Amino acid sequence: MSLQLSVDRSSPVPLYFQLSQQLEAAIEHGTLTPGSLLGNEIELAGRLGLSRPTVRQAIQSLVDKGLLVRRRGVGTQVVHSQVKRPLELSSLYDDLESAGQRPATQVLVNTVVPASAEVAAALGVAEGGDVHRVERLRLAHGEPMAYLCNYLPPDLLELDSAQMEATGLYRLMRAAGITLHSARQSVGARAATAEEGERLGEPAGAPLLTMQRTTFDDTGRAVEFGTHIYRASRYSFEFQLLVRP
Amino acid sequence: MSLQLSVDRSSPVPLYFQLSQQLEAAIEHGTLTPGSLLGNEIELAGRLGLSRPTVRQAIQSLVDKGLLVRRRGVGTQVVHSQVKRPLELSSLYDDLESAGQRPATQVLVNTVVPASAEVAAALGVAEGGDVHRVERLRLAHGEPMAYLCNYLPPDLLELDSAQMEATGLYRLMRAAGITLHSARQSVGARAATAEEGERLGEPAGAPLLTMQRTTFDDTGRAVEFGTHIYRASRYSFEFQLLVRP
DNA sequence: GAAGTTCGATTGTCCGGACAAAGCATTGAC
DNA sequence: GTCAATGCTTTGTCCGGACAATCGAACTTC
Repeated sequence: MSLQLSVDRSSPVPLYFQLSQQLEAAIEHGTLTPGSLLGNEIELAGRLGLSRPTVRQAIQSLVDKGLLVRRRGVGTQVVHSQVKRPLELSSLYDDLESAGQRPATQVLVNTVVPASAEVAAALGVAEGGDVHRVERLRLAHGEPMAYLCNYLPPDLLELDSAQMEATGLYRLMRAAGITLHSARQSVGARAATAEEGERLGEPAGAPLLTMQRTTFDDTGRAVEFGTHIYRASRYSFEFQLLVRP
Repeated sequence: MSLQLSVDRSSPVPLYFQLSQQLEAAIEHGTLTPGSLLGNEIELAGRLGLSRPTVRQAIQSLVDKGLLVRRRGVGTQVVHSQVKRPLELSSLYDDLESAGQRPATQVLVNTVVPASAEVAAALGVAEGGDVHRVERLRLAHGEPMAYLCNYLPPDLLELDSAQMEATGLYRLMRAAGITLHSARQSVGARAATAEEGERLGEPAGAPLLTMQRTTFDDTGRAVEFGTHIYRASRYSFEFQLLVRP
């Protein structure tokens, strides 16, 4: 095991983070092969000139990510799995872009409306209070993929239609300093109405994939509530669920 | 803040875990109201007769769950959100049961077959090697809800048809000492074929919700691969996605 | 040869302390 | 009145050490 590890104490990056990144890179790169032992924590700490708690913190973050497994009396092993990287909270725009499809967006509606009871409950604002309402059509290769209707609380974000045609909503939020934390989603299916079909280029009665989502930032605030409709013939969700012990 | 906290040092339950459970219960119960400060870690540790690292470990676990937020120079606050509890890896059987529906299962097929290329790739076994194949019909109130087809690696579990009619697959796995860690899912929709419709009590062409899932345990092993078909008129997925920073 | 026992290795838990970094409020200067 | 400097509070990072719990293998015993 000739793994090259080193930390830079003059860097402002925390030591445990430097270490966890190097370990993760080694796993990703194949230098640390699945099933291989990592060497015990004490020795590893001594070799790097770190304390055991620091090494443990680095390892723990990778255990949480599912890249490592610790077993008492045995050691810490690299997981042998096909699991690559746990997906982020998926943005349809980014998904399409990285899949080589050329995503485009038409902003159909971008206005401020009074919150309905459902929207108010989801966003945690007063019923009848102002909320942004955005309706978008998402296209790939010029073909309609999905119809997206979103509500956002006021005073959160400048919603510029031009920006929304150039990128996805999540990226705009992150750029505005909002750190997304989690999303509650409900996914179902139903047959398209005539109106929906026309909008998406499907016949009436065609199967549609529906999603309702409320997204929360790291302070627990709801930052977005949306109802999305996807052409089932063109799209399916891929995501990874983690078990919280 | 008259929060009652105490730890039992004679208990085998780790101290940090005792504390995090009490804090979680207080949040759940409303004793700790959203937005309220938790009191600084040093003082909290002193009051409980614990060290600061132990208190931090307890708090950190709740931060990871999204129940608390820490801010330097400010303190640790209870998140003010409608986020309830992060869902576990959902088991359809348990979901139905806790929703008051009376779930039932018919085991249609329970046999060992050679692994197809797709199954072999998903489970990480040799193509043509033995795998369990289980087909089930899941009912609620006597009505068909879903058709479930699952593949499991050999030597993992005793697959008893009677047990599978009495409970869900995940519960059987956990009972066999398997700790589930994560699942990779793909959810889509399509129109029912005549055969599928008949099996589920829907007309041909009715919208169906489809799911493909590979489940991994904490060692990274794939422990299950399944293709499920749900009646969209009767069921939709609810789940929570977490962002991994 | 099989079963139980002991023992070393390794992670799990916990302690007490130290200094740095960031927020916030107050104070001070202009 | 506005802005910058200062100081206090709190979390973030890191250290070194101690003992317990668990696993696996070697060993002993029957």
